[in-house]
Amino acid sequence: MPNTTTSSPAPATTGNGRRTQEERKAATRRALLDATIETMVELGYANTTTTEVTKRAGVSQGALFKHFPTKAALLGAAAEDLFPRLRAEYREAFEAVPETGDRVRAAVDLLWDIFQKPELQAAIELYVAARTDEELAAVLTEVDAPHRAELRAIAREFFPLAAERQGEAFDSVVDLVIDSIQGAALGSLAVPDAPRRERELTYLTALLRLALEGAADLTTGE
Amino acid sequence: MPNTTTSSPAPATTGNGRRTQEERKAATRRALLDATIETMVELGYANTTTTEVTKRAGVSQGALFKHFPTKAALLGAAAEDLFPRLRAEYREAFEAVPETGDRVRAAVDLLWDIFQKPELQAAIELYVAARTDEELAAVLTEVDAPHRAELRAIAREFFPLAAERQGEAFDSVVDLVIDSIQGAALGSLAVPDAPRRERELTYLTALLRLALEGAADLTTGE
DNA sequence: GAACTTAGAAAGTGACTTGTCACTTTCTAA
DNA sequence: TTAGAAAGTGACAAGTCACTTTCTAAGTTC
Repeated sequence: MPNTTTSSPAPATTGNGRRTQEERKAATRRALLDATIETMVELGYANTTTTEVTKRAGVSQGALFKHFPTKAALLGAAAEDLFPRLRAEYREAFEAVPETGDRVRAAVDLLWDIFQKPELQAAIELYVAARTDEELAAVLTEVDAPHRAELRAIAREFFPLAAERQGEAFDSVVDLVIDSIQGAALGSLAVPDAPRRERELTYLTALLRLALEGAADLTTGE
Repeated sequence: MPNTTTSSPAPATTGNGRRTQEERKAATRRALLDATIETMVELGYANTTTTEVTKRAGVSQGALFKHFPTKAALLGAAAEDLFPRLRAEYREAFEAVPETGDRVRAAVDLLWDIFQKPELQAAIELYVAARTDEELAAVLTEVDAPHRAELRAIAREFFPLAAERQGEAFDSVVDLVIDSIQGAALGSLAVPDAPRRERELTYLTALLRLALEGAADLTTGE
């Protein structure tokens, strides 16, 4: 398979076997973050230990704590690293949707598929864990705002007409749709029920269509 | 030898200080389950240890493992115990809503309040943890079906007209609304954003009103 | 009230947990 | 070339984990 991705080569090594300190540092950090997310995905938050992460990263215990003073710092950094990467994927996926056809349904389905990704389920675990972990909550609070903003921006680009027509209300509808799918995804983590989800997505699509095409004064007049 | 008078050798049950084995057993079991839920609420799933549970229950480690062969069994039993109790609370809350006024908005608000309860947030942690814990997932699968069924039943009683008019479609709308609120609640665990939630609930109310009062053929005709 | 059963307490067990520390390797700058 | 800084190693400390074993006390049965 030809690898035609746009990721620049970014020479990890400078020709010969030598690497600058900066390169060595960055490589180890990257390995640790990737291993952290991988572990979270495979074993879940509760079973993510520093030892396991170092094993997967192929790095010593000492190296981990040289880069991150505590386990919480590692998890926070992993979250900070994960979210922008997810956003890039979202954007790509939405831009790949054809101009023609049922764009509302396509958007809902795409969003659902996104929430089925293991990395996103790992992100959900982080959110849940943050309830009882202040340090993690602080990081997520920082990370969440730009994330939400970009999701809204993607939605506006995807539905430019409705976005313009509805103004700020559009954002709230987007938020609501995202949260709906998030909630459904959460439910299906433990108890997958494909037919039920399918029905839910159908109704969500129908309601979203009403919200987008229909009354801009959805909430006025009581 | 001081204290000989006050610290009597515990007169071995004055009269009906006696409890049957069944009573003793049930009391310990109850204490363990309550302590488990309490710990989950306060410390989160990841920090819920058998040691902490026994401490809170005022019981020995041995006692815990006499009642529950593994930690997972304890957590499963806690979930099994929690869900019916939650349901009873739901029913009570919905029945307390006055007949007059905006019942749609009342239902949405009530559901939101319910999802703010610590016990429910503990339940969310269980669902998330179940992704990487088969034993827990099995218990939740069993527990989830009757739970969902009763939620739908409560909704049908709350909106009898719409329920009758829409038939099976009603259930899907209910599922969707519950999942929406669940998703919003999940998001606000780590990042509370009251104004955003308020807006979301407003739109959810508006859409739900459309779904309930409006077209029964919401999903037909594409 | 002796024999028996069951519930629970007390005190382990070994396998992990996060985080540290003395030390080595690798790179940088003079 | 070489001193020193930065990055990485891996054994280890100190404590916690889920779970067991051993024993005692409480309740039941005859």
